Amino acid sequence: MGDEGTTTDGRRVRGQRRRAQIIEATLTVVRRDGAAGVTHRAVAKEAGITTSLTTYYFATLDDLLVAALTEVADTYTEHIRRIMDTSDDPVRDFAALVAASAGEGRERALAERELSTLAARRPALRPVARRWRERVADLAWLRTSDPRAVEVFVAVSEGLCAAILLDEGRADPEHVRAVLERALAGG
Amino acid sequence: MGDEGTTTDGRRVRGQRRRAQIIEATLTVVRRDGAAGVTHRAVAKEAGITTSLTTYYFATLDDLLVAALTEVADTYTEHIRRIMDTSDDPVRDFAALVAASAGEGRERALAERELSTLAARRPALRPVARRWRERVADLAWLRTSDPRAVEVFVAVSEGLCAAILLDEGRADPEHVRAVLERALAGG
DNA sequence: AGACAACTAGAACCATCGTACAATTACTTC
DNA sequence: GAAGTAATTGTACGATGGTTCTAGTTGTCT
Repeated sequence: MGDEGTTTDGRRVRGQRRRAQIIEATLTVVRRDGAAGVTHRAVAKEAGITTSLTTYYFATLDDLLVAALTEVADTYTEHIRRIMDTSDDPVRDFAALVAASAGEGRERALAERELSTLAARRPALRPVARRWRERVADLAWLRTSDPRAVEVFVAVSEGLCAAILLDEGRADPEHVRAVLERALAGG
Repeated sequence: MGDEGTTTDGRRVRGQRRRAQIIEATLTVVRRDGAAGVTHRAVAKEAGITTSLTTYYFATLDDLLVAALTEVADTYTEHIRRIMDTSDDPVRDFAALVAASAGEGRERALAERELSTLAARRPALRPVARRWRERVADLAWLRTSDPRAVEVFVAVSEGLCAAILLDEGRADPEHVRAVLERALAGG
């Protein structure tokens, strides 16, 4: 609800910018304090604006979280699309992306997981999360035409990410890649 | 902190019972409203006791959540141990357990996922969550001696569970089993 | 029976949060 | 430059929640 952005005249441009800024601040908060830390006030403070502005652009906190997950999913999708378009070894690059969840990408991966968990309880978010996994599947289709292998690949990538988040950091890209390759191979 | 229970005399028995009762109520709340819905008051109301009691047994909300996740993990572990001890086809029975996340076991699986996500941010919980996955690995070791196959199996089981939670219900035990079997086979 | 610790109840304090609202400013359009 | 709409601010209300405190009860040991 409360969606503008269809008009292309100057009026709404500023608004869209603010909107993006607020979402960005929300993601920062999620990365730092988790989804539970997302409050109008925390987000507003992070963005350097007043509390009323966040409620102006997102009537309810839920709207804000939905927008945040959507943004995260879009970013991820874009990332994968780029890998698919430019890489000569997509699985290797994807493995690097997954493995990054241990280091510099940890907070991002944590945010992704928290928001994705949130999606399980909010029907409105499920299509977003599903599209997310479909992109990973697209990547697998490059290497196999066996639907079951694709399914294993997607599941493994999700499971690996979870494992990395819980195993405090040890994640060798080469190792991740090997596991992913094995998932693709299969009997 | 605040851990008793080492003494075996009568004094603490009542206390341990209360403790278990509070944890049980906490899990009910988590299943119903998610981890975010866990408050001293909500838990107390669920258990039919006063708010001060929950703080008496669990000084902070965090302690309560930690105890709840530990309990969930223990239950899961026990479940798997029983499958390993008694089943003639552990993978089939495990698949049934995973597939149940779609139907009657959905709330339970949701609670597990939320608490496990919580673990990623709480170092104190990581060993618990890790033991959890080790039990699944134990199950895989029954069927293969290839460490990589075991790793794929564990990751797949986690990913499948996530997929089931997001794909609103469609989860055929036979299908889950087939995917798990494929993960074990591998090239 | 008395002492002492475990346990339970009820209320209250203080902080935070979601949300609403009126007032003010910035921008666009005519 | 006047009018009108979008954007922004400051403030406040009502509700909820974590935590603490005090007082009272129960059970156990000597």
